[in-house]
Amino acid sequence: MREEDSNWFSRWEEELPSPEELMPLSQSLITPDLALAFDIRNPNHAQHQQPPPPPPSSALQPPSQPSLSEFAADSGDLGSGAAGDEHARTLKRPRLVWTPQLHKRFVDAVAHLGIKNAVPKTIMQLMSVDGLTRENVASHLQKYRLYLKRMQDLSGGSGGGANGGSGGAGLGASTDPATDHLFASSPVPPHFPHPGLANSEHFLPFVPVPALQHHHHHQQQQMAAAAVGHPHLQSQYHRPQQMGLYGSSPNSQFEHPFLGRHTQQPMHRMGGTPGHNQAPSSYVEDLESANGNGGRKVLTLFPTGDD
DNA sequence: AAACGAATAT
DNA sequence: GATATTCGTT
Repeated sequence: MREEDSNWFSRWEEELPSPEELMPLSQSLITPDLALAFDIRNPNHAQHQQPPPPPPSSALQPPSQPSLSEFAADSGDLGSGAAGDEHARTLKRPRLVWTPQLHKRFVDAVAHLGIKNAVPKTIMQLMSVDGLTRENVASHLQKYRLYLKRMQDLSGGSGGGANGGSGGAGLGASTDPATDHLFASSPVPPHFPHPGLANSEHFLPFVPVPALQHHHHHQQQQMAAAAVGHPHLQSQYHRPQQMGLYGSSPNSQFEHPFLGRHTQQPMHRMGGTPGHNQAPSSYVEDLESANGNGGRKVLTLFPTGDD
């Protein structure tokens, strides 16, 4: 029961990248204004995401959440000289780029929450990515649902050989809920705030990539990493609750097809940047290498019929 | 009023 | 095509 909690927590500390790692050479690329801009959130309401101090367990302390601004690929000036500081709240954030890592976070959250609770707000909280907004998640969730739906239709539909081996995305979309092994590779916060529960214990420093890329060519990124990407894990963290027999479990609802692996090609061309990307190297991550070789091909995720 | 979700716009 | 934003509903 609470065992897992301790486990995932422990593991987490391990995989927590050092602040230095999280803060590569990008910070200097961003203007202070920008950073501030990212930090701001809805003027309407404050949904503080800043995780409170961790329990007095030990001297361990998760690094603060890096804001959505690790990588500023921007070349010009976002805030433009005009920036002041007051504009901060009126500034628009750049389009969020859902990197495989970020997406993983997302999928993990959804998988662990179960369809039932997998709503933008909850997901957002679970992900605990500073700067991530509910809208961001909602938008992504919409797409993700379509993706799931599509897959579901294909697998369940009598359409014949739907999937086939489209690339590496060998989906095993089984219509059978029995297959619902809901375990993602990522530990998820144990309990979840039921509406009314004042809680706030979810820390998880993640480093998304703020799309600092504005006008001008944009690279497209495909929704890749999907649900559980591993056939077998050392599932240390097993699902706390096994779907019951009546399905009245709080979470864990059948869902999420299993996707396959995918690769994401490097995006930023850090010209001459020695050092590698931040690589928390947690457990299973299909990261790409920072190398720039064309060895990898991007799998078009959703098999849209044909490739 | 706040949040979800689908539709629509960039 | 990927995200953002709008809009109707709960």
